[in-house]
Order: sequence, then structure tokens, then C-alpha cells
Amino acid sequence: MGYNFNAIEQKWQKYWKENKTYRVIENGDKEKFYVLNMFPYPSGAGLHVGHPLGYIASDIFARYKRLNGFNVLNPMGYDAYGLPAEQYAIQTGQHPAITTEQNIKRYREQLDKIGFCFDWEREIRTCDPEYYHWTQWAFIKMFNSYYDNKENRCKPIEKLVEKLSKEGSAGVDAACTKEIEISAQQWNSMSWKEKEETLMNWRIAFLNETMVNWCPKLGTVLANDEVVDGVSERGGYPVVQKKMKQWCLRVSAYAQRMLDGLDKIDWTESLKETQRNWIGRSEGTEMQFHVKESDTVFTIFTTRADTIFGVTFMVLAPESELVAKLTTEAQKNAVEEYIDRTKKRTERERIIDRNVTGVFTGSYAINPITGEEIPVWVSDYVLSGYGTGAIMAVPAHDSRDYAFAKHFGIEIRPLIEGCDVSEESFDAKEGIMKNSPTATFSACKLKLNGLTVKEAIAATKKYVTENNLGRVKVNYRLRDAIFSRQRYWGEPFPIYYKEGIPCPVPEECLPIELPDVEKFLPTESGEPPLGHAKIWAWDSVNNTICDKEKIDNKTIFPLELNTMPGFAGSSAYYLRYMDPRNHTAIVSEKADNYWQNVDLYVGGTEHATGHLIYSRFWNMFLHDIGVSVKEEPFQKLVNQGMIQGRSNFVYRIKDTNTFVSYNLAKDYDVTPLHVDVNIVSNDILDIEAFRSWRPEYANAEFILENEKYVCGWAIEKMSKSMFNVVNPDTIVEKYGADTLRLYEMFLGPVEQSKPWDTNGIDGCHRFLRKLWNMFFDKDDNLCISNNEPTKEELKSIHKLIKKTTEDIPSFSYNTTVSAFMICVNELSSLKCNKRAILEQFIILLTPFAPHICEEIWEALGHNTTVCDAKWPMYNEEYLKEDTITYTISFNGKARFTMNFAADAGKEEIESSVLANENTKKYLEDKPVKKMIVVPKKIVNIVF
RNA sequence: GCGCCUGUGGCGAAAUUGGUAGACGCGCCAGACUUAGGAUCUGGUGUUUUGCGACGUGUAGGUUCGAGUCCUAUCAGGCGCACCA
Repeated sequence: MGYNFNAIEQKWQKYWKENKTYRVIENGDKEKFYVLNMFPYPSGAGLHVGHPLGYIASDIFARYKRLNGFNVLNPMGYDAYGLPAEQYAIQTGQHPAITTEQNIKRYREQLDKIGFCFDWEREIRTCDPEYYHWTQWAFIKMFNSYYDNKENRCKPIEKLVEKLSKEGSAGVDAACTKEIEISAQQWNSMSWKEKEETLMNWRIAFLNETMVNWCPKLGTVLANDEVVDGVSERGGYPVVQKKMKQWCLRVSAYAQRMLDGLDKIDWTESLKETQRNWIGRSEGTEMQFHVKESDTVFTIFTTRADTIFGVTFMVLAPESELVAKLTTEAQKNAVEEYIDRTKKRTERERIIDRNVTGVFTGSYAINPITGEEIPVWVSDYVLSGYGTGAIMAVPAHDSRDYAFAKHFGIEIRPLIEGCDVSEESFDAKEGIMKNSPTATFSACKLKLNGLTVKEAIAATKKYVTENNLGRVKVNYRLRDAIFSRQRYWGEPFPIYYKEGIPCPVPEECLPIELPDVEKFLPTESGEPPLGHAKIWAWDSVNNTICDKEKIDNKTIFPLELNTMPGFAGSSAYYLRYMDPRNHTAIVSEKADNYWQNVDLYVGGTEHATGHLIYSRFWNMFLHDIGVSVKEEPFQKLVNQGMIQGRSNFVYRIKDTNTFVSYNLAKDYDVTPLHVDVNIVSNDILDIEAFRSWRPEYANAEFILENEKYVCGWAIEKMSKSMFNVVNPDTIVEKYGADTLRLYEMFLGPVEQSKPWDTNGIDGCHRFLRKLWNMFFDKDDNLCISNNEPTKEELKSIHKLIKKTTEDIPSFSYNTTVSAFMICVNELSSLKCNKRAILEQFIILLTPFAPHICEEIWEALGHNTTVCDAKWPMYNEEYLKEDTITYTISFNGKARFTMNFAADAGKEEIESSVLANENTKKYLEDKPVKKMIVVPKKIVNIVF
């Protein structure tokens, strides 16, 4: 019978389930270890062979840690809310709740076949009210918090109210939408409604009317990370800018902390760099410019304060409120026309078409240092969302300003010695300053001539600050996250509207469950589907949801119609796994203190600027309000690479039904066609399978080479349309889960992207069969001896113990698998059947191939699961060599080898090498300058 | 444009602090056992040469007794950010 993997795997999967082998409970006696995978959203296509890569890698780590005595949390769940799940439902014309349920079921079946050690009792689903209770709860907490810049943490909004009523805005240094100045008196005389409207300026979760990424096709707004190159990440539909009132999260308040936190966590440098870029810290100066013949003052932001003498025009973003203020009667028509034109362009059009456009407002600003009059223009190359939406333009030292100045014929005034600005601007922040104004502006005390750019920036900053012309300012590219979606399939907001003011429902009334609606499709105009819900009003007397028709705006109010975006549910799920069935808190203090944060997080790099930013923000917020003990949620992060598909092609001769083999195809006029990789083996086409694959190929003719049809191939994305999808179920059926696990790891480094190629899998399968045959004879009888192991056998197994113990923590799984293969080859050529050796081998292999190890472990007479075995220790004694071969080299060129006893000293080796006949012959009369002995490796004689 | 990463056989890939390449697996070649084999086992397999040997880690230099590894320049591929002032 031999190695019957199907029976073995079914048996043990059933055993694990029935005996709850992988259930984990908080246990203070054991050290904890928290392993986590980014949970999947259950798509309709099911798993392909690339998905489990990360799960297998972390499963191995989890099992390894468990064998080393740790209490390991390794949970799994589903990110079931959000656009992908909903789009799939829409495409198949079903209710998302139904498709989600189906897809989860299918995912679970596929996952179960691979033999993971997930504790399924802790499973969570983001669309489960029990779960999103705490998403809504966190939102209310954010609504009721503000960020104190001085203390660098968020605090309850009541503290802010207290300050406002005592000191007004003067006492407030907090993250805000815009700077507001009010006195305590003004605040205290405000109505409830006015106060609420004012507080929106500081809340962490706030309602704001801003320009948003509107995607008409998806019928919803999108966050910045959901828009790529001006089209939606999901579906690739055009995105336009639109002013809308939306819920936002004040992520930007945490920008500096998120930046600083990166130094404390163990992520790859490239991922940290991506986040640093996304946060986009830039240190500069804000300066105030007065407008000529007007009271208006406006502020600009620049990183090049040193170039203040080179300013020859100012530019406002078209969306800026200043435009209307500064436009003169004479220019009114031209400006309005320009703004109309820019509004109509989508983000994408603006990216593609970079022609210089702009219009003069008619106004002049006064240079705060020189008093010079500078024309103010409007142009869409200035962004309203960054800095202050207004810039001072220095065409000599900024390429965008340069293009603008050239186009409109504005003066270009170079400020750096020796730079040539006749063809292009000089953007580099280097050189010696020149052209500071002298006689003309004698009042000006700022002299920059002769300074380096760096010194000049510092000097200008100092001057500006001391003379109250502006201030030093740090700007971040990171924007606040837009948190509303005009979609059905998401968490409803726990918010009702009283006199148009949003009010959170009482915490004890959570969760507010997603209502049933007749029509859940999104609309192009942006009417949220929850508008169709009948039972969707808030009865503030009985604290319950009630029929919409009862709304009287006295005690019964309308509820928010938007839903939360996909990242809402995925931002704190790792906390919930610690205590998933807690009805009174997101996580108990006890569980939080025990599990702390995720020790090892495994997932794709595509979440670098989405989920991994939001999660860190969300966790920092929860940390501030005393929920999560750690500030950073994911201590170590490993990005598994993508598994690409390897497509195969057949070559059809044009206008025929004849297919020509790959190497002969160049002689014909052919069309390459994708062919299902599952009917191709080692690039050889299974002709019969091909004929029955599609009716039109039933009578296909072939031109063969060496009596075979050879297919071409290419590396492409794994997808249905390329016919290169490999389903893990097929592999498990044919080779077993243990082989699949081994092979996925053997394929290459976990972090690296690589194509899937089923061909190599035989090697891993052979290894397991070989292993099996070491334990069992042809009649399936255990044939193991209890004899003492030999020195060689001990050496072989201890080499393996050392290798696995060192490699698993560093994720070098591919070399670990190689080490297993080498060890089996060594042991089988030694004809080793010693229990003492093989038993240790089984423990070492358990993380990789748990099913076969359980089976053998049981056959060896153990009545406990191998998952609880003790990881063996290696003994250096066994690894020592008796003799060591040294390479004798002359001036770095190797000539011959010599053997020495392992404990031979340096002197001994040197003298024997010099006394050796070969050495003498080679050296003849050449004097030896020096001799280098590298232990265990080489003796180099330099002459 | 700025930043980060990666370049090693026919293929996936190994290579402690620089220590004298290509482990392991696939594929290929030869042999054995077979009626047969997409089975199993054994041996071989970087290039070049009959052989000794020579040459080989994208390219060109440098440091060193010795470089895949360190330094400089350059090329190619991938990723991130990008009218961010």
C-alpha cells in the first residue's frame, strides 16, 4: 500500500477537529506568541495555489513555536464587508449576504484540506454584527475624541469643551480642519447647534465638506489609496473630484507618531520607506503675504524660504477660497471661465495633459521682505489639499514655476551663483546665494548673498519668525481618510441626525445592524442604498431603531445612510481575535495584556498604504484611549511574494485546425492560443485531453516534434482568462497536503514573487515517500530498531536539528526543506532505522508536513499528538569532524588539498604545509611573505 | 524626476563574519529492472578543451593574499511616490 496520503490526511484532519488540538486559551504559565495572516476577503473565485503561501509559512512558524513550548495564537477569519464582496454579488445578481456566506464556505473547505493549525473557535467575520459592534464602538469613540498636539495623544472631547469654555481657542493646540479663533465668551454664548458644528473642527471622526474622489461607476467615494492613476483600484473606473460632505478620520493627526513608530518595528526597509513616502513629511516655512490695496492676507507654504527674493508671481489653487476674494472686476470673466474648465477635468485628464494653464487674478501681493509687488495667478498645478493651496513661485529654482513663467512671459530671477536658467530651472538645493536686494530695498535686513542654500533657508526662517512674517511649519502629504461609502454592504454608522447635527447612538445600543433593503445596488448619482431601508430611524426615547415614517425630528430622527468603507472592519481585527466572543468589550484587559500585539504578521505588500496605515492609526487611537496596550499592532511583518501563473500556449496555423509544436512554429504563420495548464505536463501537451477540452478542438491535427507536442510558455498573472489557474484542491488530491505545503515552501524564499510551476512537485512527493519507506516495509509493517545510533547517524540528524532551529525563525524555509531531503538521503544510504534518530526527524518535520508526521508518530507508539512533542536540541559534539580538509592555495590560486586532525593548531598546520613536497615543488626558491590559515577552509601562502 | 529592491546554469534556487561558486529540487543524458511506463533505482550534468587546464555570479573598474559578498561608475528589470511648492 505504501504512503497513502489521502487516507492519512483525512484521518488526522478529523482527529484535530474532534480533539480540538489547536484550541488555544490564555495561559500565564506559558510564553505567548501571536502569529497572524492578513485575513482574506472571500472572493467568488475560491483559492488558487498562490493564496495559501503566506498561510503555510505562518502555519509552519506557529507549529514551530508551539513545539518550542510557546502558547501560540494563530487565528483566521474573513474580511467580508466592502467593495470586492459587494461587486461580486452585483455581478452574479445575488444578495451579498448570500454570496459572502457561500464564498466563506468554499474558502473554509479549501483551507481545511491543507491542514492548518488555526483555532477556528476564534473565527471572526467583519460582517457579523457581533464583530462590527466594535467597529461602530470605535467610531463613536473617535467621534468623541480630539487630538492634543502638546501631549501628543487623543483625549475626550469634553476636555476640549472645558478648555474652550474657559480660555477659548487660545488655550487649544489640537489637530483641526482649519484654524479657528474664538474667545471663551463667544463659545459660551453659542447655541448647542453652533457648538456642535464648531466641534467638528477637532473631532477625530468628523463630518467635512471636501473635495473627494468620486467614482460614478462604483457609485461611491474612495479613499486616496483606493485610487491608482486616476482610476479606481477596484474595477479601474474613472474617478472625478467632487465636493461632498463626508465622514472623515483625522489620520493626519497621527502622522508624526506613525512616522516615528516605524523605527520601532521590524518591517522590511522598503515597506517602511513606502509608508514614509505616503506620510510625506516636509519641513518648511509658512509666510504671510498682504494683498495690495486690500486687507486680505494669505499664507503660503514653501520649503525654499531662501528663494524669497526670486519670487516673481504667486499662484492659487483653483479651488482656493482666496480666488474669489482676489479676482478683480476686470479679470472676473477670465477667472471664472478658467475655473469652470478645470472643474470638468478628471484627475486622470489632469495627469495625462500637463500643458501649462492659468489665469491672472488682477491682484498683486506684497513681498513681506522686500515690499515688491507680485502678480497673483490661478493655476491647477497648485493643489488645494496640500499646504495652504497657495504658493510663492520662484521660476528660477522650481521646474513647474519655470514652465509657467516661460509660458506667460514672467521674469525669471536666478539666485544661485553660476546657475544657468536660460533652458531650465536650477532645482537642486545646493550652491551659493546671490542677487539679494541691496540698495533698492534698503529697509531689508535679510542678506543671503554668499551663504549656502542650507544656511540661507535657516537664516530666512529665523528672519521670518523674528519679524512675525510667518512661522516654521511641518507639512504632511498624508490626508485624512474619507470614511463614508454610498454603498450597501458595509457597517452602518451608529449616527442619527438631530437638527441636521450628527449624534452618536448610545454605546449600549450597539450594534446598529445593517437593515434589509429591497434595492442594494449603488447609484451613479450617489444616493446611498440605505435610503431604501424602511426600518431606519432612531427613536431616542426608547433607544431603538424604528420605522422611517415615524420621523418627527423631535424624538425620532433619521439615521445616517452611508456605510463604512472596507478598511473599517479590517483595522482592529487582530485585537478581536484575542477575545472574540466578548460581549462587553472589544477585548478584555486580561486578554489584551496577555497577547499584547501581533508578533508575526504575514501578508502582501499591496496593503502598504491602505490597511497597514489605517491599522496603525486605529491601534494608536485605541492605545490612547487605554484599550490596546501596545502602540504598534504588528511587531514583525513579513511580506509574502505573489505567486504568478505560468501559462502555456499552443500554436494554431492560421485558418486551419492544425497545431504545430513550439520549436517548429517559426516556420508557419501561427496564432498562439492559451491552453489550460492542467492538460500540459512539463510543457508537453496531453493531446487527447486537448481534443476533449473544447468541442472546436475535437478534430484538431498536430505537427509534432520527437512525437510530442511541445507548448510555449510565459509568466503572467494567475487568472481564469489565461487558463493558468492551479487549484490547491487538485494538488492535494494528487499529491497530498503535506507535499503541497513542502513544495510551496521549496519553491523559493517566501518574500519573493515567483511563478507557480507544478512540475517540480514530484521531488517533494518523492521525499515523503522515501521517508515513509524508512519506517514501513512493503507490507506496511513498522520496521524500526531500538539499537544505539552510530556516530554518522547522530551527526546527520544533529546537522538537521541545527539547520532547522536556525532557519525557521529567519523564514529560510526553502533551504530547510533542502536540509530535510539531504538528511533523508544520508540516513537512507546509511540504512538507518534507529528509533532514536528517526523520531527526532519526525518532530522536526512536523511544522512542514503535519499529517504524515502524526501518522508515523502514532505508529511509533505515542498516544499524544506530535504537535505537543518537544523540539530537539542539537549537540555540537556530534557535529565535530575528525579530520578537516584544507585547500592549499598560492597567492589565492588553489593548488591542492591536505587533511588535518580537527584539533590541529595553526602552527602545526603551517609547518606541515611548508614541509609538504607539493608545496616545496611549487614554491621552489620563492620566499614566503606570509601565510593565512582560515580555520576549516584554506591555507593561503603569499609569496 | 525622487526613493527602495533585485540581477548567479536549460529552470526554481543555495553559498556563516569576504575564504575560493552552483547545495537541494526540476529538466536533460546514460545505465539497471521491466511486456510496458509520465513508475522505481544507480551514475552524470556551468561553459570550453581529447586531456592538463582556462574561463565563469548583468557590465567596467577598485580595495584585498582572496570578492557573488565590500567600494565607485554603469546597464537592465521590478516596486513605491510624484505638478506635494
